[in-house]
Order: sequence, then structure tokens, then C-alpha cells
Amino acid sequence: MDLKDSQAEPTGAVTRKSIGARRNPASQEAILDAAEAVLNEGGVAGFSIEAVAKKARAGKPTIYRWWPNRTALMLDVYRRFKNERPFPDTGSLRADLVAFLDNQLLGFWHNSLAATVYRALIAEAQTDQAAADALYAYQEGRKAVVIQIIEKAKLRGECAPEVNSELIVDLIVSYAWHQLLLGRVEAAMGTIEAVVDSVLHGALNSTTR
Amino acid sequence: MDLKDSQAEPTGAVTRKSIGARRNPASQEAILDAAEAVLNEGGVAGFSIEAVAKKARAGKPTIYRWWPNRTALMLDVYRRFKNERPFPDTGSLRADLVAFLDNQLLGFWHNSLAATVYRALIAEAQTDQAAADALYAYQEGRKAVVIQIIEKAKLRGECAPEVNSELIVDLIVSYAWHQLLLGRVEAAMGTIEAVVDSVLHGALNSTTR
Amino acid sequence: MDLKDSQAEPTGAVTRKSIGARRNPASQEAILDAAEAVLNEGGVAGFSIEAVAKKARAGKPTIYRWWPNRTALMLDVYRRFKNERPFPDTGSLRADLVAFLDNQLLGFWHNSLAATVYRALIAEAQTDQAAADALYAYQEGRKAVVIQIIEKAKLRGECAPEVNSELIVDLIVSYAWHQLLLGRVEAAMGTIEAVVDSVLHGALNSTTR
Amino acid sequence: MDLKDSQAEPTGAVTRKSIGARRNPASQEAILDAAEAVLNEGGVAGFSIEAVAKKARAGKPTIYRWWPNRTALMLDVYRRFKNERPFPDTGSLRADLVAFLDNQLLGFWHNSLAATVYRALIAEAQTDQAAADALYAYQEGRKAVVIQIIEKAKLRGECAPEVNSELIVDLIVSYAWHQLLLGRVEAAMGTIEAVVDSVLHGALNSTTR
DNA sequence: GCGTAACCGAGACGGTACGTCGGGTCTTCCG
DNA sequence: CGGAAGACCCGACGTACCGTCTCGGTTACGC
Repeated sequence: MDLKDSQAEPTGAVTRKSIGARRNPASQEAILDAAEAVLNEGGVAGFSIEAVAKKARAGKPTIYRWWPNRTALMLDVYRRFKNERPFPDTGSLRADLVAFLDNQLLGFWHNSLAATVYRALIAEAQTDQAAADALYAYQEGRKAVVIQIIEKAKLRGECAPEVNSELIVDLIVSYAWHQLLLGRVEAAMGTIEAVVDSVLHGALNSTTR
Repeated sequence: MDLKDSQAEPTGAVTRKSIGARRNPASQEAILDAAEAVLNEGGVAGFSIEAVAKKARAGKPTIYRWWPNRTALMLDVYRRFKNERPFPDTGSLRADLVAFLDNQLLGFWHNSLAATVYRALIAEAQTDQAAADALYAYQEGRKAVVIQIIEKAKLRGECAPEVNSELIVDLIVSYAWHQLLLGRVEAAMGTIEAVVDSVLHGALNSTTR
Repeated sequence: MDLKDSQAEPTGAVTRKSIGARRNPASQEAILDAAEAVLNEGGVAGFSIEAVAKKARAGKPTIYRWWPNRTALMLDVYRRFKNERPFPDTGSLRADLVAFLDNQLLGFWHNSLAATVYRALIAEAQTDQAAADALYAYQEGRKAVVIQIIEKAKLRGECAPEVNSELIVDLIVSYAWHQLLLGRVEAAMGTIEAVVDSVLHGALNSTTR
Repeated sequence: MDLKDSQAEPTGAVTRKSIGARRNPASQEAILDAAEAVLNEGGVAGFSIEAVAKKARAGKPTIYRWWPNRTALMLDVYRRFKNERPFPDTGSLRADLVAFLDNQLLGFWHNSLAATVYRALIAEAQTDQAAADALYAYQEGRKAVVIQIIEKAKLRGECAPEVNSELIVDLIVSYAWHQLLLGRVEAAMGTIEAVVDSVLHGALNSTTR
């Protein structure tokens, strides 16, 4: 957001030449910047390799050389957003799950281009198996961190030992996806604590258990 | 599934003429049949108005006359699948939720063209606001039934009164969507009971509450 | 040459719609006009389907629908030039051959876009067998007329009966091609009579025969 | 035709390193060999600098360093074919012209890669002025030899003194070009003597002169 | 009972974007 | 400095669909 102003519009002065028989990082940056800008301006529709190439002042073959399809490019754009906000592990499972849902999912998507990109990625994955695989792999990595946190909570005795950690994470991630895909991220921000409490306490009447 | 064999392949003999200044039901049927067939053969990708028109031996304007865009057409295709399987209300919340997840969601999608269509619809909704609205409205109607069931469980004392019914339904629907969108419906079939139990009992260690 | 002014530059007002499920002559005219204009402006290099489509305000698929490749399009452009100048048959073989070389070949190419197009066609035929075939067929038709004239001269006794008429025509056409391909049409204009005389009288010293 | 076997297919073992700050003849040979091979395999179409570079295991800049464009490279390829077959000067104009047409032109092109290269050169010259100039110069040199022979025939009294020698040569060369460009070299082989006789005796009925 | 309005199949139209190919330039790294 | 390598920008290729349009023909309805 700070140094891509020159590529935001093709000014004619930013032409990048080859720097020899190796990948030119400036071009890759410019392409990712342009992809981001295109998504920002035109939304998911209107995202095309052609538009990105034009905005980046790059040739289409240069894009196809490094990203096999638009999905891969979008995934890279998304990865650049990967916030490095601290993921606390506070010692409280509830606080951790709230932070997960807030910082890493809904809150990360809220008011952010990231939501647009991720929605597009999921849409793409419905059509393109490669996209689906990439998305799945990416997501498994994200989930693993939270699974570890739940396992720690089990050791602390905070969490029931028979609980399937992955299932818990899935429930939370699923909820976030669902709201994202229905365009209800903002509304869902207010439900974060209620969701976590639901997942933690369950629906049954504890007096009757 | 029973009377569309003749349109499955354009045999040349099925040409439908106009029946006057009114909608020809045969054409509409043929178009929906063709749309279904195209989805069956080519998956979500490969679904194009052009392909449907060709398969249905219909003109493109005939399609556009009755469905404003491909999303509307797909939604109609999906509606034809709307299963009328009994939705029991057995008196047991757990059994009802399992049935919901099984009959209405994952099990309905399992081994079915419905999954393909629904995935496509969700993908479409990411781009097309009209699709998103239609999808949202459709889904709200489906959720309402289950919300009522939970409310009944509250009255029975089976479910805690402070529970947000919609949230519970959302958790279950979200889980199903998530698995659908990742192409993991089959695998998810085996987790149905675990999911319902998770939602019902929560993750916390009940001995420490 | 008379009614294509509006298409010469895309003015925005000339958009041609479909006129139903059949070829739109206006589009074909506009495309040929545009092709001619592109050749006029950019020469043979710079002639691209893309440029023609842009200039004609036509979609590329519309061009490809009717002309399988750029060669076919160029050939059609050339055909439009086919001058309908009278081809005399004056009763004098020499005068007729001079007129052929002058009106139909070198003179036709002189100071004309036709030369550019024909050179490009010949060049294209070296690469593309379809172009070669089309060119050959076109040329055979043109030659046939002159062969008939020579045959008449034979009947008049003006031409030796053992002469191979086609060979005579070939010599003259070949000479014209050669000069065209070397870009020497203008210079060759001055040699027309000498060439015809050479072909008619031969090189041998008649006193020694 | 004898030492280029190793470059015919890039075997991986033939990489030529630099030999210091001067032109590496092996590379030049390899490039010409590769160009020839590419022409042989893919014909005129399919001849690209890229293909030659790949086949020769050379970098594109190495080619561009020594040949300004593809035309120059093709011209060099053609020059390597310059046959040194004896050009007789038998003392008979007819025999000499037949030999010229046979040995140097049609017969040289017959069943030969030379035809392919020469056709490509002519095609290139239609687009590229430099190619046209080079081709013209090359051809003038070839013609000069035959012009001398005709001049000798004039001195012998065999040829009419008022005849334009260059024109005679042009007629013959033109005929050969024409047949070459239409891909009719083989068929034209059988017309060689008839052509020469036509040029020598002319078409007019000698009894009426 | 006859004109007309709306439907139907068909397919051309102007477009946008796709993913690929090759052109000619440039730069690095190695010898 | 020569040469291999290959990335770079660019422009054109030929294809697939989009959504619109007009056609010629076919009923059924309303005047």
C-alpha cells in the first residue's frame, strides 16, 4: 500500500526490462500490485489476466510464465494479505477462539480487499480442481495452528479430551466462510462471541444432562 | 429423471415450434433438462447458455426471454431437485439435526447432481448480487424450518432457553457448505453424528464447569 | 471507393447489428473496406486481422466466420480491385499482349494498392498451401482469356501454329510477377513493348535461320 | 549435409562454450545447420529464430548478433547451397540457356531444400526492404554471367544484335521464379526446352515475317 | 375469420477475454 | 568480450461465450 503508487496507473516511465535469465522481482511485484488494484477497482468480476497485464504494464506471457492460471495469481495476492498479527495463545481457549475468528477470519475480511479475493478464490475452486487443491492445502495449514491450541487446552483440562479438535476448528472456520460467502461479514462481526460460546457450551440444557 | 431421455441427445425429431403467443412449457422443460444434462456432463465449468441452448435445441433468446441470466437458470435447475423427503420432527433434537444434515444437506448432495448445481450457485453468487440475494432468500426459508424445531426443543426443555436457535442452524448449515465447497461431501458423510454432538454438547470439559 | 467513408474511421455511429441468422452484407463490406484501408496505411506488414477488426468496428469472430485466414481476406480484397477495364482483342496479337501486360498486369499494379496486396498474397502462398491453391486457381482463370486470344491469332495465321499458347502467356505473366516481386514495377513499365517484341520475335538472328 | 548430424537433434552434449572475445565459427556453423534443418522439417512456415536457436542450442542474441534479422540468416543458408556445378558456355546459345534453366534454376531447386529457402527469401523480400535489396543484388550477380554468354552469342552472329540480353535472361529467370512460387518446379522441369525455344524463336509465324 | 401479437428455432452481430506463439531487446553468469 | 540462457514487453493469433438483434415461420386470441 505504500510503494506501488507508480504502478497504480501506467505512467509509461516504469517499463521494466529483463534483468537477465531470471525472474524479475520488480515485475512480479508490479503484477501482484496490479492484480490487487484490479480487484479493488472492479471487484471479482472484472478481474482478468488481461486487465492485470495492462495495469502492470506487463505482457500476458510474463504472467502465464509464473502463474499457471488466474486462480494461482489470486491465491498469491491473498497470501500477501496474510496478516502477521500476533496469534496470541493466551491460555484461555475461549479468548483464543474469539481471537481466531476475529483476527484471522471475519475481522481480517472485514472492510478489506481480502474478503473479495478470498470469495473469488472459493468461487474459482468450484470450477477449477487445481484451485480447489491449492485452497484446501492453504486452509489446512491455517487450521493446524488452531488445532494445536485446542490440544493444549485438552492438556490443561479446559477442553474435554474426547473432543475432535479438527471438528471444532471446522465449525468455526465453516461459520466464517458461510458468512463471507453470503456477504454478511459485517453483520457476523457482532456474533463472534456468541458463536464461540455456542461451540464451547453446546446447545443442550445443562440442567438436564 | 424420467421423461427427459428424448432431449438428452438432440435427435432432430424433437423440434418444438411455437404454440402461439404464450410460453411453451415443452421448451421450458427441455431447457431445464438440457441445463441439467450439461451440468451432469461438463460439470460447473462447461456450463454455458450456449451449450444449454444447443442441447435443448432451443434458441438463445428463448432462454434469455425466461431467465435473465445463467444464475436464474441454475437456481431453477436446483429447485427441481428440492427433495420432498419427509423432514421428521421426531421429538428428539439430536435425531432431527442429524436428519437435517443427512437428508437435507450432505446426504442430499452426496452422489448427486444437486451438489454440482449448488456449488455453481454459490460460486455465481460471489460475482452476481442478484444470485446472492436469491440464494440467501432460498436458504433462509430452509433454515426457518429447523429453527422452529429447535424452538420446540426449547419448550420441551431439551434445549437451553438462552440458546440462539438461528446460530445453531447456522453452525450446521455452515459446516455442510464448507465441506461441499471443498469437495469433501463424501468424507463428511461419516462425521454427521459427531458434528451434531459437538454442536449439542460443546467442547468444554463438563466436569470442570 | 465511394461509400466507405463512414467506415474509414470508427466514428461510433456506424455500429452494425445482426440482421438475423444470415450474413450481413454491410459487415462484409465494412470488413473489406477496412482491410483495404489497413493495407493502404500500414502496408503488408501491419496487416493483421486484429487491425482490420478494429478499423471495421467488427469482432474478430465475425471475420473468422467468413474468411478462414488472412490470406482469404486479402484475396477478396484483391478481387475487388479486379479492374473491369476493357480487354480489347484488337485483332493484333502484339497490341493485345501489350494491353495485357499494361492494363492487366504491370499497369494495373503501378501506383496501386493492388501491387501491395498481390505481393502479400504471393508471399502468403509460400507459407500456406491453401493460399497457394487459391492463388493458382485465380491466376489460371486470368490466363485463360489470353490463351484464347493467342489461339485466335493462330487461326488468323499471325501466330505460328506449333506455338504453345500457355507458354507464351506464362512468359509474360512470369515477367510481370518477377518485376512485381522485386519492387520494380515502375521501371518495368518502360519495357513492356520490348518484352512483347522479345516474346514474339525471339532472340535468334533471323538472317541466319 | 555431412557434418551437421550432431546438431540435427539437440543431444545435450554439444554445448559450445565461448572461445573468448571473438566469433565462434562452430556456433555459426551450428546455427546455419540448424536453420537448414528447421527449414527441412517445418518448411517455410515454422521457420522461426526461436526454433533455430533451440535446435542449434544457441541463444537468440547470438543469432541476432551476427544476423540482423531472419532474412539475413535465410540468405546465408541459401548461399551455402550455391552450387558450383560447371556452367558450361558450350558455344551453343540454346544449350547454354537450357543448362542455365536446368542446372542453375529449376533443376537446382528440384527435390531440394534450396527451393524452400529461396521461396522463403522471396516471400520475406515482400515485407522487408533489406531482404529485397539483398535478393536483388544476389540475383543481378547470377544474371550477369548469362548476359555475358548472350553477348558472346551476338558476336558469333547466333543472336540478333538488337536483342536486349538482360531481357532474355529476365524472361528465363522470371519463368523459373513463377513456377517456383506456384510450387510447380517438378512439372516445369519438362518444359525447359520448350521455354528456351520459345524465347529463341518467338511466337510469330516466320512465314509471314 | 382475420389481423396481429407474442412465441419459437436459428444464427449472425460486436465484444471481451482466453491461453499461446514468436519477435526483437536486455541482462546475468560463465569461460 | 563472446556465448548460452532465458526473462522481458509487446502484438497478434484463433477460439469460446457473452448478451443482443433480426429473421421467417407458427399458432392462438381479440376485434
